[in-house]
Amino acid sequence: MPSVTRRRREPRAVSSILDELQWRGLVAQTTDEAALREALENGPITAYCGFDPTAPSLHFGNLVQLIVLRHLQRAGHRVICLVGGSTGLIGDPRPTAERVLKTKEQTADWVSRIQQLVRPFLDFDGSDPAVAHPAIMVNNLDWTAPMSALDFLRDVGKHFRVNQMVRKEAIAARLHSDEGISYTEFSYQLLQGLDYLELYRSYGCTLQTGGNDQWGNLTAGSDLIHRVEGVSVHLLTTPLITDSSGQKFGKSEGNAVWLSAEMTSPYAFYQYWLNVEDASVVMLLKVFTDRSAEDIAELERSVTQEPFRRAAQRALAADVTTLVHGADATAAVQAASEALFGKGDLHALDADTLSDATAELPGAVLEPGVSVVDALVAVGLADSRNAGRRTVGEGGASVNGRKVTDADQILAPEDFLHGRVAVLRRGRRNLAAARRG
RNA sequence: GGCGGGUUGCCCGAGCGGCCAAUGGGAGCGGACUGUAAAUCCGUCGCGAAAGCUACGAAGGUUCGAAUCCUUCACCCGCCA
Repeated sequence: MPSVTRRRREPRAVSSILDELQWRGLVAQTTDEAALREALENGPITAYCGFDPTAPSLHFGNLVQLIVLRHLQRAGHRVICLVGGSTGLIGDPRPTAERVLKTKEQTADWVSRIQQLVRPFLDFDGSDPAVAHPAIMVNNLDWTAPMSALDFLRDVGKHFRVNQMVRKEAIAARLHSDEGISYTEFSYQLLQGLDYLELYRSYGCTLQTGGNDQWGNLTAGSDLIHRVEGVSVHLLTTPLITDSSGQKFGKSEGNAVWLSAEMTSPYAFYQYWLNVEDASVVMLLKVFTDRSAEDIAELERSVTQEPFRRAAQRALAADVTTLVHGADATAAVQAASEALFGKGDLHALDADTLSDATAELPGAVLEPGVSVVDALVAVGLADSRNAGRRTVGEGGASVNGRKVTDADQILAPEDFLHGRVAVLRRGRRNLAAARRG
């Protein structure tokens, strides 16, 4: 049996990665922890994490997984990023409801988008001198598509016991709900199990990571490898990241926070992190940034002693935005945020600063003469004219920082600062731009 | 294949011929307080300026009048084959 003592044969490169992950709060569950620790410390292992193409982009939750892979790679291990071209066609059973099948074309498109999105987080070509092993990108469609249904049932299905499958949380929830579950989704865990087996055989992969809600799917793979190959491989899951009231993080304005700039603008992304509650900011710094314990401790002091500065939120927002969108984008959105939320009057901004700042905002092209209500709808700050009127009536709308009191107010030519743009706001922090054509 | 139950607004969930744009809760949104936090309190929450319109799985029908009754269809669940 593996020893529980911490041996550190290669203290610098691959030693205490598990400690690091645990300290950062990135570990919810693992298989035999002592064995995993020993494997990680005894030299490079190969780990994988899968991402199913359920959308054209990855989101907040996937970011946690990318961070884990990143830590593993930088600790000297080899990582495989799997994008689920086949599992995405089937659908991981959600505890609540059956998924609607996506077309093969759409799934293939999303696969390639996601593959591109992942590239910046890991080193795939050995260009980073701090990384010992380049990452590998795989698509499970490559080994499942050629397999016949009969082979699948004989070679994979025979190793799964239905009795055990129905005990898994997501399946059990569905079986006990009015929704039920299709045979298609029921089969999902076999496909995912096959992935791990395939990667074990092809690459010697012995660790799979994922979100804790994936535990059932991950064990499908490790159990299969144990039965077929007689080998015990490892699993590691990350906790669900929740706020102080137990709500999932990663929703902004009711929408998911996406990693692609097209779906969530860098400005909105930065603002999301900047507005994180005090009670969670330290936890988020640990999970999502590379900052040291000392650094984070200092920021934690700042949260309690001078909360109004929001130093921790600023650091978090800057680091994560840089990781996802790059340093240039971060600089731009920081400057925009400063201009739009700083103390100064918007009317006092010079034309260039104003134009740079509002470039980051959602908006629409409008001409003077439209009502404020129509403008709110046009720029996306209100869902309907009723909602826009309501917002004005509630005192929640402003133009260039000045509250609108009359629902019939018109955007005048002078409201377009420097003749170009009017800054509309709904509530405390929702901004958009009305630009002249 | 047979029998029974179900499908209500973002979600849960009442309503079971007019008083229902539809009780209640949650989420969301706005305001106050602050720090572009949290908690709390207040307000709000289909579309339309309004008249009104569109909505209670879908399509028909009965009725002066339907989310509520009838018929058919679709989907879901359970029990029996």
